[in-house]
Amino acid sequence: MQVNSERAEQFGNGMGRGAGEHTRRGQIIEATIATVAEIGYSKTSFARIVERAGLSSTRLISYHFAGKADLMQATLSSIIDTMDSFLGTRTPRKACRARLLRACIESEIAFLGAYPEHMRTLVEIGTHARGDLGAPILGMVWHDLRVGRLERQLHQGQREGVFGEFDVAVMAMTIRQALDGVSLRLTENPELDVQAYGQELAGLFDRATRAAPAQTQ
Amino acid sequence: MQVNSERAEQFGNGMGRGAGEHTRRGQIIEATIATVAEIGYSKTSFARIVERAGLSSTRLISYHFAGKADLMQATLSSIIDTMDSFLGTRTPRKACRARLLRACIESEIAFLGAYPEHMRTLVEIGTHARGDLGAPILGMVWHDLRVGRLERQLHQGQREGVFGEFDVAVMAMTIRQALDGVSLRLTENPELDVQAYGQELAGLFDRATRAAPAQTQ
Amino acid sequence: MQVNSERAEQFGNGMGRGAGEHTRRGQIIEATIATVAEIGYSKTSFARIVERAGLSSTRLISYHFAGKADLMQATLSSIIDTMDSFLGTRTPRKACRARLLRACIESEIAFLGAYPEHMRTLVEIGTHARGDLGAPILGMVWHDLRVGRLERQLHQGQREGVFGEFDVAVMAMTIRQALDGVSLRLTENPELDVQAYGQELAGLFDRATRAAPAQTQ
Amino acid sequence: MQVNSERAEQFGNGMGRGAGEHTRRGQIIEATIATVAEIGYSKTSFARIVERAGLSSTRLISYHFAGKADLMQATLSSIIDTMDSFLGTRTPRKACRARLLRACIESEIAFLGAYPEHMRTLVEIGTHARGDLGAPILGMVWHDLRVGRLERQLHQGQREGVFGEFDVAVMAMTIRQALDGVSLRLTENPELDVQAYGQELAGLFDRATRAAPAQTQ
DNA sequence: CATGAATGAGCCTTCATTCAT
DNA sequence: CATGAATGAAGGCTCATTCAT
Repeated sequence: MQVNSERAEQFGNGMGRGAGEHTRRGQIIEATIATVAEIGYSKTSFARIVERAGLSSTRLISYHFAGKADLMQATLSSIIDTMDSFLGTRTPRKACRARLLRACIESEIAFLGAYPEHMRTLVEIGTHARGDLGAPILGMVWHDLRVGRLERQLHQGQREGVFGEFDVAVMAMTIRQALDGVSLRLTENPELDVQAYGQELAGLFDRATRAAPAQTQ
Repeated sequence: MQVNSERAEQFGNGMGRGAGEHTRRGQIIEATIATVAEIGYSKTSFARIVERAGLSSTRLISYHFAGKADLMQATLSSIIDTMDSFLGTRTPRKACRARLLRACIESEIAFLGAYPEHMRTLVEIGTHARGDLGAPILGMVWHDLRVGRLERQLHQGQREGVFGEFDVAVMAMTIRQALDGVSLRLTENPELDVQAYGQELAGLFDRATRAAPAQTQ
Repeated sequence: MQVNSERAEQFGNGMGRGAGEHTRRGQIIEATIATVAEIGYSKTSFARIVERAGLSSTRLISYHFAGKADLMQATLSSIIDTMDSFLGTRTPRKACRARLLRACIESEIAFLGAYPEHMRTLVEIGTHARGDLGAPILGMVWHDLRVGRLERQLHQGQREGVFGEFDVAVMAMTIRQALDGVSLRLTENPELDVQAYGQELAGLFDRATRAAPAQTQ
Repeated sequence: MQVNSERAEQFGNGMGRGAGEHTRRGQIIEATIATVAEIGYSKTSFARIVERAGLSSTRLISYHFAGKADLMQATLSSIIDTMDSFLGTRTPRKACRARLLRACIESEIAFLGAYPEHMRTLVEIGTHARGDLGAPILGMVWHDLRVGRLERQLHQGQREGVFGEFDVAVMAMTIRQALDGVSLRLTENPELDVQAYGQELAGLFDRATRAAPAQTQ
């Protein structure tokens, strides 16, 4: 094989393919997710990944991936695939807009509960590798991937009048950061009740987005 | 000299001493802040710092600091000192509690505007070096340093009835993350109007903390 | 197949077979010539050759050739075949000896003009791979292949009295190096007028080989 | 120290400093010369050099030199320094121009006899590293360094009428290649009588540069 | 005739640190 | 207070080659 990247873009995404299957690639990606989640991006080396995956040598990684950047890209793609198919199942049938934000937050929290390592790794890679990898993942830009959806949703809600006045970009970023914060908290304390945390967050942003009758300024 | 962390803990804080003075230590710490802010924690090495500071060899760093961890600790301390003295000037004279949150957010945003590198480095080190450094900084725990104050303030406000019902820990973490998010945004776009961003955030959390009359659930 | 050098020695030469045919072997050899000509012997790897030839994996090379040495041997053979058949066409019908040297130089220059890559690769491989490959190519020794003919021709000329007194080995080596020098120059400057260069060289060695009436010493 | 290059340019040339002194740098450069001369540029690695020099680890090289390219540059510079000072001693006191070419050839041959490894390494590095290192060595361009002097000398001779008509560039390149050829020959056969070879070459180019009365064409 | 998968050895480089003065 | 010199460990990557189908 000797390298991939093209191959990854050709078949790797859009469908479920990625880390899930029992390919070598998949095995390596899974080990990468676990490793990054545990020791962080910068301490993650081929050697550490190989250890965890029980492979013979680091050469196996550079055989299947064009390099570290390529491995991380593929890992990112795999995580996003997993996340998309997870969220796809739970997306509510066009509920009233007002509840959509709550649903959005809660489903992402649910993903976090189900795949805490994926979430942590997603943030780790995204945080560190930007600039090296450049922004584009799957043709989408990192920032757009993370806050773009939220922004569009909020904007739509404002136009429909279910939300009050606020800066969409700021609100979206704040939600994004809040969600990432849960991942951080969960790492510190694996016993954390993410369910409850999610509902609390939902309430918080429910109030923050609602049109306030009066405002102390 | 063969200084190390002891010395840092002995004299380094409480007073203004740190990066500010024209000591070698201060010079190194300043270069560290600038370097971490620019290229991130994990790419920051003694070599890079030495380059920026125009020092002769990395030996100078290991002479003044016990090691990388010690350097980062000292840098963190220096940043926090700077931050404390900056915020100390702007802390309002016991205004009514309701406005305190807004003041708190806006003053931190003001610091971010004045010292964007410090803020970015603070987050970078805190994010990456935990575990290596362990939590304690200046005898205080990292988490407590960053969200503890907020928690206490929110709790007090709730008891005084100026805030509604919400989970203090969640709210504090959300505010913390929102604030860090500004730093991230500012890094991506140095033209960002942090002032406006701060006011938007203040409004957002004003609404989120207020006692809501009814709630769509 | 598991072909190797035996096969190459069996069929590879004497007949036109080599890189010219539309075999896999030929395709690989052509790519090798182009690659070596462009990036030099030492930077040429199976990977680079495969890239240029558009093959699926390096396995194809090690399938058709016993190893790197074998590939280079075969490439050398192919180049020499091409060269021989090219020169065969242009060799003058036993002209007077005096003009033979000039003809020899000019025809080799003509080959260089027609196949610059072949020439460059010939020199590259010959220069770098000696020792690895050992001297023998096609049963002939590298040195003999390159300067032997010249030596024999010069020697013959001396016996016939058309040349003056000089050390045949030195003169032959000098001509050889001069010819290789054209290849070098051509690489640096593809616009070079090799025709003119060749005539200049012919004149130069005409004078150098002629019996000098008097000599300033 | 941690890197050099600047340092090398500052002190390294112009004076005798280089490989000669008993510095670590000098020791490494000497080992590099010997290694390249023996196994060729492309097989020369830090490991091989370290072996020969009896150093503790390859780290010593990357401590004293910025990288492989830098090491090779410094080695080149050192060789050229040695060569310059050697030739400086033997350059004749403005003899008649006609003998200058002979003197030039013979003195370079003498250098080759005295420092065969230096010569071989000079050519090896020059041949392989061009493009990587770029042309400039000591502010001079590789090509100019090697054939420029010859060209200027030949040109001057022509103007003074001691030489006949010929293309200066072609003649200079041919001499250069002839000289390099001696190095090649010497490598193959260390017993070679370079003195005699040199005189033969001198005679050869004496005839080639002299104004020929008539020319068989 | 061809291919995918795997592999051990080697490369140069960077890292934080220690030994002496 | 400072510096030059040295160093072992580890990093990512490329190389030619072999195994099995």
